[in-house]
Amino acid sequence: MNNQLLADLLYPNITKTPADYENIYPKRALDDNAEVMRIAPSPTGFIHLGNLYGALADERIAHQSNGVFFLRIEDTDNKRLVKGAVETIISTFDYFKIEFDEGAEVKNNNGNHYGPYYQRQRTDIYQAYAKDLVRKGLAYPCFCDEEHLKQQRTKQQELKITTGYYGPWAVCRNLDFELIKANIEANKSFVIRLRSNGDPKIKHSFHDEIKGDITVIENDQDVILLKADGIPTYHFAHAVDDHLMHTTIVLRGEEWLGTLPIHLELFKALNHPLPKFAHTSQLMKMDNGIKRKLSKRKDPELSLDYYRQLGYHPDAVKIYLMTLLNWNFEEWFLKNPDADITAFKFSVNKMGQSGALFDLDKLNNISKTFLSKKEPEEIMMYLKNFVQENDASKMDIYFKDEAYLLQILNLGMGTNLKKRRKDYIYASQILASIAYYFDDVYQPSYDFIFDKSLCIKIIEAFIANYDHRDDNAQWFDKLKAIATQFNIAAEMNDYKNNPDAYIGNISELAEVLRVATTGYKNTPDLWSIMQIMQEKRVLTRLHQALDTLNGKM
RNA sequence: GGUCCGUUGGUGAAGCGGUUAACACACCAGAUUCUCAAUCUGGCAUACACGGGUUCAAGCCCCGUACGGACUACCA
Repeated sequence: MNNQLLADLLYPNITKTPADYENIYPKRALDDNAEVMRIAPSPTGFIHLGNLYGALADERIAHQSNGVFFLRIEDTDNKRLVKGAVETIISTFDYFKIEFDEGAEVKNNNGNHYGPYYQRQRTDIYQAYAKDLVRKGLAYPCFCDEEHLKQQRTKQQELKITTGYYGPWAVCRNLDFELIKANIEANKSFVIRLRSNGDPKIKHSFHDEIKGDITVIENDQDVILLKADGIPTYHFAHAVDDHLMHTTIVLRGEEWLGTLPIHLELFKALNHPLPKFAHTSQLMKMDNGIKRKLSKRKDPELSLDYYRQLGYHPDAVKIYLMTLLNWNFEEWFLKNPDADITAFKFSVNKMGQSGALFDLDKLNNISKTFLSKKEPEEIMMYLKNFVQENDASKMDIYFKDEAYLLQILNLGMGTNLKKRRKDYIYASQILASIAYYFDDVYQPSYDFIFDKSLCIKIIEAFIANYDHRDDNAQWFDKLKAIATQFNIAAEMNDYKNNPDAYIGNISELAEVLRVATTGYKNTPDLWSIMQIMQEKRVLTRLHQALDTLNGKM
């Protein structure tokens, strides 16, 4: 069989050769230890935590080595293409401030020299490589239709042998040239398959940057390189693109470990030097005591939109992801609480080998600490962006008086305290926690500790004695006086020593006033809240509570 | 079914042959002359999946078992 003839028959219009492409995409001018990383999502419309997890690792490794980080869109499966998915990908990475040096839709002053970065636009390139493989006898056209393949698979399953297209099952492996020619002329649809010469009984040791030394068997599957529509499969596109784009470390999910033998054989067949491989562990979650992979359908927290909608700060999410990504990050961050995460020396070999369990509590804790370090002005801007993006109609409620908001945030964050408070987790939670300051969104649900009549008496006594000019001490003295009046312990120690002598304690009395003013049992310092609210609003609130207690509302 | 990967406390996770197995989160208790989800102090846990083996010595090496996961598509 004349392979050159076959190659020309299959792809008469492809004139460029791999050598041409080698010239078009020369080796990158980078330092020796610079790493070229890439993230290659397929535009299915769903971008998840795992994508960010990988992207963050890619970005750190590339940039801390003065390398390159690029975005490639793997749109080879036209059945799964979703409109607008690419925009979602870009905007999500943008929100989390993951910066690409080049790639799809990336603005780059130096030019995107290794594009196009959409695989559909690279069809000629793949076909040129496939043609070359055919010419070398390393690939061949296959005319088996899906029905035949399906039957074959069923048969293999019945025989309990490995399924697939290999060895004696690869019926198109040695077709007669004349037959192929006739088929082509009859417009029969075909795919291009690799002519594998591996033996799965042979095992090799392979070094994965994350997993360490692993065992891989040789591939013997005549995998499809180009599908009937001329578009490559993931495997072939990967072996061509990551070579031409000069990726130095292929970092991807561990679900690719199983197909690594195919990729290894492909790189060899194409005569492409092997990049390093790093297979990341899966993000897991605890579900009814079982550790399982996060699933798109069951776990809303897998979607990055979830964090965006609640208003988690992108940097906080990234810090959390870093703790999952590199086990020594957390300790470093504890020692360098104010350093930018880019100052951390990221290492691939310090990535976890087993599935990291996603822990929302920990994310929240990290988020609290992170936000507590911000200045109230920054928090305000952050809230502003959030409200603008998610609930623009409320802009006026929260931001019409920024000085007022700033006072609220100062108190809420405890900026005047020796140690700041860590109550704020994400934007929507902050807004909910300060809603009581704003009449338009204030919706109290009172839950008083004392019975109705006592609460009324306490609130009335407080109003009767209220003087907005009182300082904290004077204010508190008045509370004590009211307490004494109703046989409530004014001193906590007295109460503790003899609880039966009183009907309650000063803390409980304060709670009544706190609930009456804010609708909450837990708030920052009450006196300060009243100072911020101003006299008129305080009295309005107290009367509102009285009305409710008296059944007038 | 086959191939590969994994298994340290409630959770993340260090330790990679040699004292009481770090650290963090969560949790619990006490403290805090107003609460608290904040802060301080203290504590907690039947943690090295199981069974063999190698060794003076094993979470760490070897073998097997169990369990979990991934792959096994003209999907990525």
